[in-house]
Amino acid sequence: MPSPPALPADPPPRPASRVAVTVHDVARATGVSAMTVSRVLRTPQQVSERTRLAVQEAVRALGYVPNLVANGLRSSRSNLVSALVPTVQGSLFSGMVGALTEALERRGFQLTVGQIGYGRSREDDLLRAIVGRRPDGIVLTGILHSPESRTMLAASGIPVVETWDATDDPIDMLLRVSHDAIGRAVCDYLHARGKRRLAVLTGGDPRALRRADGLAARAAERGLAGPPVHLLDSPTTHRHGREGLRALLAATPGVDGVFCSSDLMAGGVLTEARALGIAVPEQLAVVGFGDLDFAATLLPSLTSVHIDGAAIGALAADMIAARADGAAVAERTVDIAHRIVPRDSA
Amino acid sequence: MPSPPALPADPPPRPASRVAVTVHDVARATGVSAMTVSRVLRTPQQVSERTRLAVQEAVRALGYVPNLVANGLRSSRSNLVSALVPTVQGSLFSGMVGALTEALERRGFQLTVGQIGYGRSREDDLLRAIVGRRPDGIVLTGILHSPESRTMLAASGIPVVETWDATDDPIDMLLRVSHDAIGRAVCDYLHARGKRRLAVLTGGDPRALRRADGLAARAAERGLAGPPVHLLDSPTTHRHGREGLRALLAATPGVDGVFCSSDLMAGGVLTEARALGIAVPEQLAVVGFGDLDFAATLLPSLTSVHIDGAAIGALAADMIAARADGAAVAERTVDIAHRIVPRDSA
DNA sequence: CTGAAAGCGCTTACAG
DNA sequence: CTGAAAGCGCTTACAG
Repeated sequence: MPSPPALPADPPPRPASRVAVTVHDVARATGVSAMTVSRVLRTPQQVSERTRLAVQEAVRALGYVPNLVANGLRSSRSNLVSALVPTVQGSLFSGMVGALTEALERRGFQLTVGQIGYGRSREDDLLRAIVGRRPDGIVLTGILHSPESRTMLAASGIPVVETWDATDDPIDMLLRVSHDAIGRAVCDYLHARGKRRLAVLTGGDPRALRRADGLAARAAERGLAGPPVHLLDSPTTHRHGREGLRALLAATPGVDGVFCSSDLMAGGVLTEARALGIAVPEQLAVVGFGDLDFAATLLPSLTSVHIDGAAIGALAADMIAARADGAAVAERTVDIAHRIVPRDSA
Repeated sequence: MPSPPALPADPPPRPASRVAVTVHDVARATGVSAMTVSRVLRTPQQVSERTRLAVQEAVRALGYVPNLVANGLRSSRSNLVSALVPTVQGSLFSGMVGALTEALERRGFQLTVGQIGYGRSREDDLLRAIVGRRPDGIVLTGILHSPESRTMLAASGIPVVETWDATDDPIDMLLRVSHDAIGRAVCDYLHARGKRRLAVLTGGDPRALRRADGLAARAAERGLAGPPVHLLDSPTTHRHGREGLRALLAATPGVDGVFCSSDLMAGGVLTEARALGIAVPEQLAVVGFGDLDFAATLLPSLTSVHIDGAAIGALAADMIAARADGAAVAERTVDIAHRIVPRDSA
């Protein structure tokens, strides 16, 4: 089946990587000083039209692209913001990343996205590499684990926004999501629909575990049996949902409501329920997390917990931009609401 | 339903962002020169143990994090690689990004991921921002449209790897994927299974359209009716699949095989077929693209086109690392194979 | 409106 | 094994 066309003849060798063009090259070509070139690029209204046009022409002719590294070193603003997410896979955070990218771009910042993974091993190294580039802001997804990382960030003086989690001791700014409250709300939601034998299928990331704990705590308050919690690897997939449901029912027959730590996994649970001939939601209610795009169009459609990632991204951009402009941020902790979107699966 | 706990009292104000610690601060604290501090950090074996320990202690005590911006300006290596993808959403490229991240990290490079969007408007600006930071390499997903961008990249002297597409005129290095060949292969695959009335549901990105063209060209060679091509927005979702199938069947009843431009959309087609009582694959064969994780566990499982994104990422990292070390890359164009993974849906 | 000088924080290249 | 000087490519701050 793999039949890519034959390799074409290699193109002619590429010219040896020439030394990049600098302000001085442009200045020399135009007969002005480097400063004037810099002004044409940054504050063109301060330069006479004649000079401006000549410089612009030389910039074009030489293909000059200003070195932002040098710029960032001299002026102490990098126009760079770094975001750290557990993983770009799974798209739970893509709404946030998209909104952040757009809001920052409008303000002249560039966003770089780093993947921190669900383990903690790379955290310190990655953070050192990021802090070393002196970004104008750092957006973290979740709370950092290592004290070293927290100290390094605090000492760097770089504005930091922690998101998607709750903590009593934020490094700097916080967009607060209470996973405990979400777990409790899901318990109440399922209880209100007559479900009494709840269970949790969850990946191992700390936020998902906190949701599981919240649900369990609330179940205990309501006098329900301690819900079984099935732990799976992160990031969770459709396969986890299928296998997880089978394992769950084998271990605990009679479960009538399950809270999944991702929509993808919840989709797998729906598929497995269909394969096993289990009626959803009558015999088994299913709740997902993330309210991703496909939740609404699955069959049955998936009840899921929605968190406004786009709002998180936009708020984080506001906070960082304000700080970069030297302004204070009045509300350094902002609560982000969640809501359960009721659909056919629960 | 939205009931986040009450706001906690704001934490004590953060210390005014102190000026960052530099080599000179460490040098002063230790009573050595800045050069010696630099050596302790980069080539510790060149420094006496006594000095080394003292400097390391000061580094720790002061929380010194070397400024990589200054480093990158002086030494002409940034240890930074930039990748551009249409979008991180949809996870088609997450295998590539993951492998790229890992392979580069092992070699001491940091990866930044930029989203170029499926439109072309941001391309030039984004590329200028990237080239301006003088990365040691740039990985592009797909072929750039604008001549300005291509000229700027070529003039920059930065190693460039174009991926996920085919072109006769690569900017520099190329990991070649032939979407035309994929479209043709899918046509042959469906034809071999007795399907004669084919159709395409596709997003508008250029590579997906090239696959549609390839399928159409092959269908014409085989004397099949010109397959209807239904065009949808990119990135395509589960919803697109459901709505697209309905529209397709309304416009062209009797279609017996459909090639979708993404697995997510193909999943939607499977769902809609179930809702409409259409037997898959007997009445309608469905082929996806990407062979994402969930393709194997859908019900019926999804036949899909697999491209080894992890191999693309690893190869791109090899090529860029070689160039950064001043080595030549012998094979500047490498073909990336595709294969159709046969499952129950077709 | 324009420019000469200095410096951002490092490391290269040289000298000892 | 260690350091003084110079410079990477810009822009700030000053002067005219």
